[in-house]
Order: sequence, then C-alpha cells, then structure tokens
Amino acid sequence: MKRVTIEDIAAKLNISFSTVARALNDHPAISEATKNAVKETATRLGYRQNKVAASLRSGRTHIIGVIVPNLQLSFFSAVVHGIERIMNENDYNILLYQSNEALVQEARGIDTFLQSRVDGIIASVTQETREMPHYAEIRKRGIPLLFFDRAIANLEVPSVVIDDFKGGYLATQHLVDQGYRRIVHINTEQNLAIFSAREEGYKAALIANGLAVDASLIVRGPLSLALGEATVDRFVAQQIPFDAIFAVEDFTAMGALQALKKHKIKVPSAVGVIGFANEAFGSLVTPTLSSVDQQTVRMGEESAKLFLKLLQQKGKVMPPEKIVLEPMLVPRASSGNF
Amino acid sequence: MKRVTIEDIAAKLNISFSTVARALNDHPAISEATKNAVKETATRLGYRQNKVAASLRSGRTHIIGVIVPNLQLSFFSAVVHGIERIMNENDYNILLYQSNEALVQEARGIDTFLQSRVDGIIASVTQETREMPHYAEIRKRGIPLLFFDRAIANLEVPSVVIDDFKGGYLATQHLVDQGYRRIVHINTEQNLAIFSAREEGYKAALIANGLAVDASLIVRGPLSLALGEATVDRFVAQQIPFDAIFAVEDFTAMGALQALKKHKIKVPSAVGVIGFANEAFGSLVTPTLSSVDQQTVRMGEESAKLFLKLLQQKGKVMPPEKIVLEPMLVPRASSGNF
DNA sequence: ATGAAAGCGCTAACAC
DNA sequence: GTGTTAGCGCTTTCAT
Repeated sequence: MKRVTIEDIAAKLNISFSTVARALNDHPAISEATKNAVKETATRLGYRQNKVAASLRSGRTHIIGVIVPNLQLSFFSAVVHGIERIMNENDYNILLYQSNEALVQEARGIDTFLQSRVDGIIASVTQETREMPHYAEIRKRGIPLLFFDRAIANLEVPSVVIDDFKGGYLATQHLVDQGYRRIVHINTEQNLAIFSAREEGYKAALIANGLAVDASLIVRGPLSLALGEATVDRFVAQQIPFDAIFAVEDFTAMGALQALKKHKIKVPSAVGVIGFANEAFGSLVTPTLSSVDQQTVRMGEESAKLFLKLLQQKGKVMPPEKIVLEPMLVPRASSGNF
Repeated sequence: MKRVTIEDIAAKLNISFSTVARALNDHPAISEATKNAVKETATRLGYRQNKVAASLRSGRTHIIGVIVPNLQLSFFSAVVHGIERIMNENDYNILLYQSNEALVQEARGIDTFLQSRVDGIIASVTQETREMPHYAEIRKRGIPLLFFDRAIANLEVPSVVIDDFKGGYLATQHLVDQGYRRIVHINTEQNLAIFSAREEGYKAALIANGLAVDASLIVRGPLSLALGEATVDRFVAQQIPFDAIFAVEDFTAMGALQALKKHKIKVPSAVGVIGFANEAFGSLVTPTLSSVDQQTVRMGEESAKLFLKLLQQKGKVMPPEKIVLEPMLVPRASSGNF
C-alpha cells in the first residue's frame, strides 16, 4: 500500500509541499485557512508523519535510550515505569535495553543507542562496570546522559539516587531504638557503591549510639533467601549471640526470617529483622517484614524530569545536578509492634 | 562535533562511498582487502552507522513497538523482559509504551509506533478495548501485529496466550482432589476474556466431578486484597458454608487467606485456598499460597519468536498462528500438605 | 504568507 | 569488484 506523504496533500490542494509541512507543524506564518485545509485533507487521506525522515533531517529523534540490568527485578521495572510515564507526557519515547549485568551487553546497548541517534540516554550501570569508555563516548558526542540508582563515582554525570547511607543508618537506628544491641549485618561481596553505603550507614549508626562495630557480625555472600537462612543457621550452630538482623536487601532478610522461625526463635521479641527495598511481599508475610523504601517509581519520574531539564540546556555546560531521594523507614512486625 | 559518515571514510581511502557502504555491510562482491581497509579506518575514525538514514532509505527500522497496560505489574514486566531478551538476540530493539489501561493512550501509542515506522507491534490490549479501529489500521498497513495474554476475539491476529480455561479447571480439580466440595470462586466484574475463561474452567471442573455450580458461591468485585478479605468476612458473617476458595488472581486469594487467619479458620484443614498468577510472594507467605503459574517470561519469549517468524513471511498471507501455553499448577500449603 | 531548493546519510538499482 | 546515480520524506534557509 502506497504511503501518503506531504506531497500528496500538497498536490490535492495545489500548494507547495513545504507549506503543507509548515501547516502540519503549526508554523506561525501560515494562515488559519490553509492550516485547516491541510489538516483536514491530511486526516482524510490518512496521512501519518514519517518520523524517520523528520529525524534524519532535523537530527532529533525524540527517543530516549533506557538501559537497565534486568527488567524482571521489580526495582528496575518500577523505575522504567516512572520514566516512561513522564517521558510519554512530554512526547518522548523509550528505547529499552537490558544489560543482564554484563559489561559487553551494556556496551552493545549503548552502541545501538548511538547508532539509533537517540536524543539522550538514561542508565543504571551493571555490577561489572568500573570504568566506562562507552559512557565517556556518549559525553564526547554531547548526548545527554543520566544515571539512576547505580552511578559511576569518578564520572561527572547527573544522577538520581537514594541516600543509601541514610537508609542503612535509618534501619540500624530503628533497631537500636527498639532495644536491639547485637545487630548482624548481611551484605554482598560485590563492589557496588550502593551496598557499601548502606553498610557505612549501619556502622555510623552503631557508633553514634555508643555501640561497637563487631566485624564478626558482618556477613558477606551472594544476596538471596539462602544467604539469609545460612547466616542464621551458622550463628545458631556456633552459638554466636545476636538479637537483630539488618540485611541490605529484602529477600535475604526474608531468608533470615524463615530460618529464625525454623529454629523457633521468636520475632520480634527475641530477634528483630529489617530488610531493604520494600518489596511487595513484605506486607504479606508473617510476621510482616520491616524494610526501607526506595521510592522506585518516584526515582524514575525524577530521572525523567531532570533529564528533560538537561535536554533543554543542551550545549550549555552545567555542573552535573544530583538528586538524592530520601529513603523511608517502613517499620513492620518483624522489628516491633507495628 | 562533526559526525563521521561513510563519505569521510571514502575520502580517506580514495574510493567511492558506496563501496564503503557495501564493505561495511559485508557485501559479497567486495574484496577482502578493501573490506579490511574500510573497517579499519571506520573504527579508527570512530564511525557509527546512522540507523535513521538507513531506515529512511530501506524502509526497515529494526524496531518493534511493544505496548502494555502497566509495567509496574510483575506480569507485564516479566513478559517484556522475555520479549526484549529474544528480540535483542535477533538485532531488534524495543520501543516501549504503557497504555495505563486507557483506550485513548493505547491509540496514541499505536499512532506513535506507526509514525516511527516500527517493523511490527506486539501488544496486550487494555481492559477497555472491545473493538480496534487503530488495530485494524495496523493490519491495513501490512505491519505485523501480535497479541499476548489479552487478545481481541473477533480480530484474526496471531497471539500467544495461556489456556486460562485449563488454568481454572486445574485449580478447581486440584481443590476437589484435596477433598474440598463447596468451592467459592472470586472473579472480576470486568469484561476480560481471560478472566471469564478461568471461571468457565472452574464450572466445568465442578460439573465433571459431579458437583453443582452454585451461583451464591461466585463473587465478583474489583480484584484486590480487600475483595478477598471482604468475601471471607461476608461468608462468615452470613454463615454460608464453604470449604475452599479459588480466586482468579493471587492478591485476592491472599486477602482471603489473611481474613481466614483473622477468623481463626484453619488453612488448609478447614478451608483450602488457591490463587492464580504465581506471584513472587506466594512462596514466602504463611501458609504458602497455592497458585497457577502463567509462564510469563516464556510468554514473552514465545511472543518474540513467533513474531520473528511473522517478519520473515511478511507479504504472504498466512492463517494467524496461535500459541497456547500450558498453565502449571503450583500446589502449596494453602491447599494441602505440600 | 507561500514557494523553491538544498540536503540529512544512507541503500540499491544500474552501469562498466 | 567498484563507481554513478537516484531517491527515501522530511526540515529549513532563502527568496519573493
């Protein structure tokens, strides 16, 4: 089927195709009469602008590349949800790419974005990402770039993150406030700034409350239900005393909770538990799981908004803005009477 | 910064730019020598193909539009995850759009896709969608279209769905097998084929087992924790006897589970419960919640694969293929000793 | 207020 | 095996 172009409309009305283009784009110098005529015939003929042609000529695609590790993690899908919502309202579309936590795939994704001439890129880097020749190239090309959640420390890029230090601090302070003293901390071995920041928050809160930071209470491993369970099993077996657990992530906290139940250790009276992320299941399990909310959808929305600002000031060199969202304590039954 | 084009490479090597283009695209008629020379200078100059120009000329964008109601629902993000994974492997990119269950937004999304000249569209329709002038137009334009999960009955479009009837049947048969007889069914008021199919499965299983379909045991409302809870509350208050609950969706089942606990009704000994969707929380709550798995990631992958087939046979008129995935019973503690 | 004309960077048909 | 040429459908500058 032959596609209808602005020339077809021009021919029908006996005007030049550039007038048609202007009318369609609401150019101020076009009379209302012709605008109406043009738009009317456009819809009558079933005309649809060819954005590919428009993009080639104008150099702008109105497409933003979004690259995340894995859309199956509720954290990332919630953020992408927020990004898409706001971008959509502002007439931008989202080109989606999953890196699967692999550096090669991340690089390939960015390469694709560059070839597709996206107007900008929003990314959350992989766990493998330390440096970023590919990210550096984005900036060299003058394409707006923004990181959310996971940023790269030494690269001066605008970003939207939550205050992970404060999150760790809040969680720990909460446990202390509830009367717990020997607080186990379960973290990952991976080198990701967001996780170490939570640990620093944990330590700072202990110190601020006059409690010692006991290295034997800090456990590392691959975050998972199994890790939480194994940790409790080991502490019980070795009879190491503890009265609370702060895990950097909810599933691990959940594993600990299940193991405590298994060992008939009462929660929260004997041991308190808090996680991080406020996953959906936290309010449904028994006892309900305390956590720290990361404002995921909001993170996506703020990312999109900051990004739109960036697009406006394109060209001008600005110090990279950094939005830090507040983590929110969500106290539930696993750490007291809530 | 001036972008480097194939003409720049051609100038450097004193050959014509079309030879460069052919070399880059591994055209068989180009000598290895020139191919190597071209590729070498291409990387040296930092050349990146302009896909926008290539698309304008070739008429193919290698972009697939994907439209879903809401990415925040784990069901849809899992499917999109699967779609992106397979499409990515096959050098297609995903343009993402959320309809928010609104017909207008769905239409706008499709309009954008059409203007962006996507090579095809994969969609899960909104609850409002009954007819589809916008979907009809896609087909008129000869653009491959595929539905997943929610399809439109009267439109002949290839689709990937699960057998919801069978899912409802399996869930009900399972409850009957466990000895339950008065099985409450909680469904939605919305007119969505997938939900009524589950209800038909429920009824068929009852009949097949010589049990009566009792209209007073079928409840309708806005699916949610609250609906499940309210349903149990009402049955208890009105002293209507029942010994099991099959909700068409896990959150509603979860609400029922919580209300049963509240009323000190033992699960599964006094009342059995099963949901639908196999949400992540099901294996974490107490008692664990039985459910029916929908193979979400696989649905995305199968959608992508079928779609790639469609793209191949473009032009040829084929009877629309329909892939029906098997729902999988996930028996857990809420309906017996699992 | 409108028209003419150039060109964005490629692909592909046709020539030699 | 390589070069020439003609667009794809727009945006945008320069005329008038």
